Amino acid sequence: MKVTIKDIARECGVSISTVSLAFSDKESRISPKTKAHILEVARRMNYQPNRVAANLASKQSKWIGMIINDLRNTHISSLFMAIDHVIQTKGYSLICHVLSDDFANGHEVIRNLIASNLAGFIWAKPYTYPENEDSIEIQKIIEQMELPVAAMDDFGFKTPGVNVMFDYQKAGYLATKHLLDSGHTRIGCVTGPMNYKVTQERLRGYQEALREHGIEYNENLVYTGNYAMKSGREALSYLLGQRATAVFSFNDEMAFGLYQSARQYRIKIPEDLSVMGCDNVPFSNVLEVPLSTVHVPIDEMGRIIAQELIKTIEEKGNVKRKTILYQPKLLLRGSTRKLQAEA
Amino acid sequence: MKVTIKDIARECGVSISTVSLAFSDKESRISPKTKAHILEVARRMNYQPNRVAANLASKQSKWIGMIINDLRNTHISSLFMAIDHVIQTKGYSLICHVLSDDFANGHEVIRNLIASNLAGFIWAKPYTYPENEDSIEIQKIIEQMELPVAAMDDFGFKTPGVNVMFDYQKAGYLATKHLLDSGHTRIGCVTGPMNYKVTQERLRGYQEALREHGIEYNENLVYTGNYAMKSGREALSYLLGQRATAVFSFNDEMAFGLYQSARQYRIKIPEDLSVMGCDNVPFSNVLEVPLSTVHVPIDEMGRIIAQELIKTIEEKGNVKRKTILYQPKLLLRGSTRKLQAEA
DNA sequence: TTGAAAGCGCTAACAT
DNA sequence: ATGTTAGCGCTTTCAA
Repeated sequence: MKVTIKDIARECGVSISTVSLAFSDKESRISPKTKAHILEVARRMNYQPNRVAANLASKQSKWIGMIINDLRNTHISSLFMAIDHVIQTKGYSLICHVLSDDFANGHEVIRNLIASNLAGFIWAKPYTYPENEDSIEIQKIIEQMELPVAAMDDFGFKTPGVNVMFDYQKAGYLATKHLLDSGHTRIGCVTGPMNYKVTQERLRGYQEALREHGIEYNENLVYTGNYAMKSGREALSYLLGQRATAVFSFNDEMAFGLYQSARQYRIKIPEDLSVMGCDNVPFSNVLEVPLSTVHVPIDEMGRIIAQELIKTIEEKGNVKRKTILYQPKLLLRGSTRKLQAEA
Repeated sequence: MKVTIKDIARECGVSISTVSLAFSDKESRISPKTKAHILEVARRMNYQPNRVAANLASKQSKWIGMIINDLRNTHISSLFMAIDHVIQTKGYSLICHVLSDDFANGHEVIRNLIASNLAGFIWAKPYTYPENEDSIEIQKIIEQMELPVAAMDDFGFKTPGVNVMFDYQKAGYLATKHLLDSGHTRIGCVTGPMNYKVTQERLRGYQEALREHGIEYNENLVYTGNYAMKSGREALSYLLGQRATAVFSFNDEMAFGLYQSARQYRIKIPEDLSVMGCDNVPFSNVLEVPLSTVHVPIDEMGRIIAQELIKTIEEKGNVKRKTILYQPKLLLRGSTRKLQAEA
């Protein structure tokens, strides 16, 4: 049978509250001698404190719930690992599920999560339109529980916590501007799904840069992808058909797809086609022609989202919700070139 | 304030056990009318059942603990997702942490996990030598708790559960044999860390095939890698220096590194060098020269490990521990070629 | 410095 | 078909 606090108490000839106190880190009213003895007996009996009971009694838990999307992308798995690392270091545990874009099961899964008396919640799935009804209801429930929430993007949560944001519009702007400044005028782009907020933001940045350079936005140069490599492969021949001389890929992974397809068609990067990515996953820098891209500090963002959440949880006073905005940084490597004026 | 079962009971004018029963799926003694009313009121009041309390009272939980290693590798993140998918579908939750190879924090992290009254545990970290003392102690504790454990490999657990294994030795044997049968005699290999059991198994398979073909094992043809792409890049020039005409990479990721390096040195695959991988990650099949590899059914393995664990949890009777062994399948694509007899 | 006792929100006999 | 009651293992006043 499992050994409980009661067994320790009996064995030590003290009360259970004494044992409980001995384990808590609060300034000890327990005499050092008693405490040492209790700890020793507990070790000998292989006592495992029961977090569930502690949680129920104290109404405080060390569980942090999280939802995230498909991990088969270094960008996302890096985020997961950065978050997890902070959380486990601080003595919390991550209760985590991967939710697909269509939010299938989502309602059910999240309800199960928040039924677990969480200390906080991390919403690491991207914002999509139209807002899923399930997800709206869930957000309302979380709100009502006054659960601290850390979110990647602004989902409208009002409870204490943090929104960690990245300026994707500026990322799109900078990437496109660089290509424009290099003399390109027919700049294609490979987007993510259009119902992602982060996709629309990048697209707005792209349009903004074009406008600024007096170039009309041309829908034919926009290939709708899905952030997976395959999209990039498919996009290449299409965009070449549209006589693009440069392409802004909304993430690095699709840029790799462009590379692959390019090799197959004997299209040289950057001689025949300039390519810009976005994310800066580690792989980008090891290609034969290193990818120029926009750096997204995903590890840093993961660390901060976890740290801020834990800070919110542990600060007793009611803190106001925070927003932290990260700025893009252009990383120019070998995959783009200046276009010669065709005089 | 949070609404509890008591509030619902008061509101409905029934006892709390009636409410509890109304929520449980057991054949209902509760009249349909009462039940409907309770459910309706609960919905209206936005009642969230408290899993923690339920767990404490029933001594049954829906939490499954898991430890796994670095997710920034499609092979591992696929495993995670396959497991998670089954678990969330069956109404369980995954409490998961990534543990580094050196097991730093491991002891602490796992103790926190098992203090959470788990229904079961998934040990998805690879077996390493020498067995870490922490990890041995932890295994003893888990054993003593009679917690069902599903493990990737045989860690010596005796509690009900399952060991999901893959015959890596045969994988190494088949891959090497294929290269030998193609006329190669100087076959290099890029291994993983030598303290991984799965590394040693592949190496034994490699040696076995050589022996069978009467070729002496040559340590100089063995490059010790770490399963990351970079190892593959570094291995290429070394193995070429050893006049290898073929290389067996212990995983696909390092084979990609070989590809990269080869491109840089203008080494053609398979004309100048035959390459075999292991794992069959999705990426393998989209390279310009598709990678010949050994298929490891990681999704299937993930699904089965989760399903078997849940089966063990839900089967009341004491079931014996099971072992499921998956067999390798050679996937011959374009990256290997027959060596002409140099007559 | 320690012990007694109430109670966290729920389940599960056992009564009715 | 429904209610009563005694816990689950722990925390936390309050009293000694």
